[in-house]
Amino acid sequence: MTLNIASSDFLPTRRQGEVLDAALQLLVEDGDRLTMSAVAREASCSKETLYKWFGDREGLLTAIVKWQASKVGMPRVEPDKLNAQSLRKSIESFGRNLLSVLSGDISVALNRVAISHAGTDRSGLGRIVLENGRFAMGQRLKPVLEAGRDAGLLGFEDAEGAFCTFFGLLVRDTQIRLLLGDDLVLGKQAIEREAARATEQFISLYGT
Amino acid sequence: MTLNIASSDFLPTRRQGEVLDAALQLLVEDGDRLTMSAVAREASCSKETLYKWFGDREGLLTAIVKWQASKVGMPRVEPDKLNAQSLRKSIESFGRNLLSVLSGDISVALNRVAISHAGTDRSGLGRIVLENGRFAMGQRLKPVLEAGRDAGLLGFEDAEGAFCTFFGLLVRDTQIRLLLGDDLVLGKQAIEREAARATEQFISLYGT
DNA sequence: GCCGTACCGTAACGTACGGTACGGTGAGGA
DNA sequence: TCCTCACCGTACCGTACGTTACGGTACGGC
Repeated sequence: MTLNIASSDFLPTRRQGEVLDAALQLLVEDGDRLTMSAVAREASCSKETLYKWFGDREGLLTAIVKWQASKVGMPRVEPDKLNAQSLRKSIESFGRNLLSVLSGDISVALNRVAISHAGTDRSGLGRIVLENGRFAMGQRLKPVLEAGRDAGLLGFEDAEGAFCTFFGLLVRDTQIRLLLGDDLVLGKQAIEREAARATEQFISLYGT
Repeated sequence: MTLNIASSDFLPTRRQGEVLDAALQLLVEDGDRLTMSAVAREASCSKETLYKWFGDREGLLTAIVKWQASKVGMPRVEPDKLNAQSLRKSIESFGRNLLSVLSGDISVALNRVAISHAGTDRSGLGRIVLENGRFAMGQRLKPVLEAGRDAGLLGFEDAEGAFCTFFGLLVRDTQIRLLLGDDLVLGKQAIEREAARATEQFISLYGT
């Protein structure tokens, strides 16, 4: 019986986690060209086991994405004392986190494979990546923004739109360039600089 | 002898253009799953001709991208009388154009296939898409921005960064969501609204 | 008329890879 | 000791598709 990977309460065993780690590494290296045989070889498991656990190739890819999503902790920002200073620091910290995740090898690889499958895809890889990436991020920052609004520090109609704008100010063309293979190196320093700039601009636009 | 598709002076004949149009349509419909047989069938040409003209599958994909790039006219904006009003209208018009192109089926399909091939790609599809998309756009808007700066209407250090910010304000998460298959419908009205908002915010940030 | 060129349509080849089958091995349990 | 179970390794199957080969047609030049 195939594991119901689609269910949200998917808890891989230790061994399954090892296999998924190996598969993820291959996915980062080879992209969508990873083969079931290569995964089996790398993870020292049999193809039969792969198919037993994950159903088919699509199921394996889906499991990889969910596995990674379960591992990466979303940046949780909760300013204790809300004032202009702490709000700015919260937003900027969130931005640093988001940008460093989005520009990482793993995020790029997962987005690439999900995009490759979008359009002709019944497993909904793109949807999963969106839910665990872009949308989850919005859910994390929006409370902060709304708290800032309630405290009279920010002004906006809908938090969704405000987050979208912050996302745009932060990411700009970085993600699409990385996805397209542009050799853009985003060091720690550059990430901090970009997050600071985006925060500055965001508060300039939405601050009261 | 294979045509040197890589050269910038690639001028397809009328017949070749028809074949590339058919291939482009298939690419939009089927994405990267398009096959040489399907192209030959749809274009009513022989596979032998495809290989003679384009070398191999990669060459065909490259030719499709270049063909589309040669067809789409970049929005050229040149405000004759430069004042705050005309500058704003120029930027906003450019934004409308850019957003409607980026959210179109063809752009999404081409970006998807280029992203699929990025990382393990000898033909540099991603580079070509970047050159003819994102970078070409920057080259078009930057003179306008610099003219605005010279006229004392805008203030920024480097035009590249300013364009990046406008790009981010305009596109936000639209492109990545479309690439990931999110069923986002961006009508004419929404495009105009977004372009107006982005322009407003950009001038608010960079206006003097 | 004959040749070369360019092209169409189709058949065929080779291979990579998803998916399956099967024998072998080690652990736990009666 | 024997059975069962989960798993590994590997050989195998079927198919899709990139690529090549080849026969046939139209046409322009000599």
